[in-house]
Amino acid sequence: MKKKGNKELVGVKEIARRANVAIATVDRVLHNRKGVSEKTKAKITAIIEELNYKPNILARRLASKEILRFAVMIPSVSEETDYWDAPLEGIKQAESEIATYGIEIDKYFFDQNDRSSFLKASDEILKKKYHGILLAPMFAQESESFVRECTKAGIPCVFINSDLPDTASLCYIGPDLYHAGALAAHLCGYLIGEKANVLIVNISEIDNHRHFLRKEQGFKEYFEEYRKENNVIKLDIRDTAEQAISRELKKALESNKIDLIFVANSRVFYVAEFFEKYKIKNVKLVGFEFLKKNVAYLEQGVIDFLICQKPIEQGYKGVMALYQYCVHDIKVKDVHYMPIDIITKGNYQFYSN
Amino acid sequence: MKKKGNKELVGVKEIARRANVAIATVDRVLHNRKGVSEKTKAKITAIIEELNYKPNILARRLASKEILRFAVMIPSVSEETDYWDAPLEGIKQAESEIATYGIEIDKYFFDQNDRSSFLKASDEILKKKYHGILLAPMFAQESESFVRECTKAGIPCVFINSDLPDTASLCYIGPDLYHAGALAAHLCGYLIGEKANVLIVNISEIDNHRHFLRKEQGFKEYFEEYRKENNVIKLDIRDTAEQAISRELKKALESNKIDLIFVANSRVFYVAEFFEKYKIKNVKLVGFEFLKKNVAYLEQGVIDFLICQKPIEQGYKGVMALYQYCVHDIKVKDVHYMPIDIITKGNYQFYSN
DNA sequence: CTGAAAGCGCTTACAG
DNA sequence: CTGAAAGCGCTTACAG
Repeated sequence: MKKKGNKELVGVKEIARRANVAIATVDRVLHNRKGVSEKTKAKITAIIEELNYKPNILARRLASKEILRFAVMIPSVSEETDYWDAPLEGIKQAESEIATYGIEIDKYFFDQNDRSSFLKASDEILKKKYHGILLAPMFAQESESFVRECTKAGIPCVFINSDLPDTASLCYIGPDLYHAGALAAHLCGYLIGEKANVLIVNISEIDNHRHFLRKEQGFKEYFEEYRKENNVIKLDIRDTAEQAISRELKKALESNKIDLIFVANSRVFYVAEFFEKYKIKNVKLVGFEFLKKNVAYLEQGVIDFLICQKPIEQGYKGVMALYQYCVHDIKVKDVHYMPIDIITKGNYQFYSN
Repeated sequence: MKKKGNKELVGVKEIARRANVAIATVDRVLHNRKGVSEKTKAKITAIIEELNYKPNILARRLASKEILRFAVMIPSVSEETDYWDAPLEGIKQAESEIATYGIEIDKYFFDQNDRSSFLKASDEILKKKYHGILLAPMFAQESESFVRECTKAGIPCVFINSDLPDTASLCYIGPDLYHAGALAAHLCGYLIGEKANVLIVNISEIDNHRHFLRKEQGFKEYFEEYRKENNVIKLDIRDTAEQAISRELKKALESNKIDLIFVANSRVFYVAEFFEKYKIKNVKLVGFEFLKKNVAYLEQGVIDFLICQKPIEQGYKGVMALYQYCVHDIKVKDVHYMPIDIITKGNYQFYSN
């Protein structure tokens, strides 16, 4: 049981002593508050540097009466897909870890098929003056103008799930969409022959969200570069009703000999359901996301590969990035790409992110 | 900028007030220290329960003069393989995060080919009375008796990298070795035909560490169950000198037509070097661990798959488990299996754990 | 067995 | 523009 103590005392007290000022003045300089003459400020700053002073975060948060408030803005979990459960879980995990530091998190949910719900949430958030915002920027234009307002107000924004490259913000935590698509294509190489035909299926109720398109681009360009012999075609289904999906898939499979289907979003289970219903066995299936329904089909061997990018961790790290920035004054790196995880029948039991 | 304050005051002060005792007495009960009469102890305990009191960890660590000391005991990084760099990195990361809580970590390294170095380190650790120990239990017997001593002294032990199932301890964080081997086998299915021959190569200077054997078992049993047609044979190489490895591999490849080689530990790069030197192109290669040398051969297409289980995270989580237990009094779950990650040419750039 | 008081390293009114 | 003092929720000698 060694004791603390023999450490050099480098705290506000020592700084104040050396600068020959009161502790409160040191505090003012430390937090860049006004009401300090340039002269004393310079003197104190010099001493801080010299001593390589690091504030004690424990003491700071314990003494501070201020509550830090973050806002989280992500799609609501729909009946159709529970994908967003995962990031939310990570967010809650982070929340419980940092609650002791006097941090509170408000959650706002929008409908990813409805721009206006996104606008409504972002307006509310702007009114409330948060210390930081975690955001899935599903709608490009709206997100951009929202972040612009935040930046003006000095509020840091973190993106998860998909990026908005040219938008100034604290950081992005999520997939490199292009390479995720390219990896999917690479995996297809293990499943099909040299002359096989590949069908990209996009099931989505509204205009393609650009992040799905980016994955498709990675997928296609991989084939163009490494597997020229394969024929890749695309089918758009703008409807998530079972009948419509069945009809479209049937049509596509009848008019082409398809050896593999690739779905760039989480809705690969629709195709698997279709395979099951119509007893289609010899078409390979590759898709995204560790949803219960998807995993069930992976287990049964209907889906061959799922690609997943740690949605829980995205939520967790997103919140922690805000925490690091606001509490510890640590700027995380601009872009944090998640690993591209490959899930098969052989390892899904151990996937947990 | 909302303020704290309107919270119900549930701290030692309030407990002391209600119990009509001094704060110090509440503290004694809270920490199970002796010197409190049964009667007052019962009264205070009841109030603590009633109030659902949770101590403020910030205040506790700030006020406490005691330093918590953890010991870490893992293999040293050898020239031959830098695998253990990764767990160490995770350990250091955790260390820097929790340093502010007054926690210090001492690191002990042993030679994984030398039992006596393991014993030496464990003896030193026992003498020093740590608050917690993180351990790679490479040597089964020695580890068991070491943990027995720790348990006697009330010191929690966390295992990483490989487990010792029947040894009482705080928890295990690492791979499910059997299923890691089985996944390797599953991946081989994508690479070889139905009648192909598979060679398991074990390169190791000393008796097989049991955790490599466990992986091999998973690998073999997968083939026995799902790919009966394939012939699986095994080659032991008890030497890490290049010449010896070349000689043995050559012999094996000459006397059998081998389509795929599987290496259950991190030394798959030796086989890749051999392939490169002798221009062997049509033998597939599957192995473990994200070492620089392995990744280089993955990039070149010499190695087809690497399996990896987040060594950095194992180190990080191992330390954090001790921290959670010793500081927050949170018991983590007994066994925390890591995901089994599949690394290919298509996703290695994004692997970071 | 029990209590009063100082202190951990900060922040925060308040006074000047 | 600056300072003295109280307080955040605990722990720790010390005294009785």
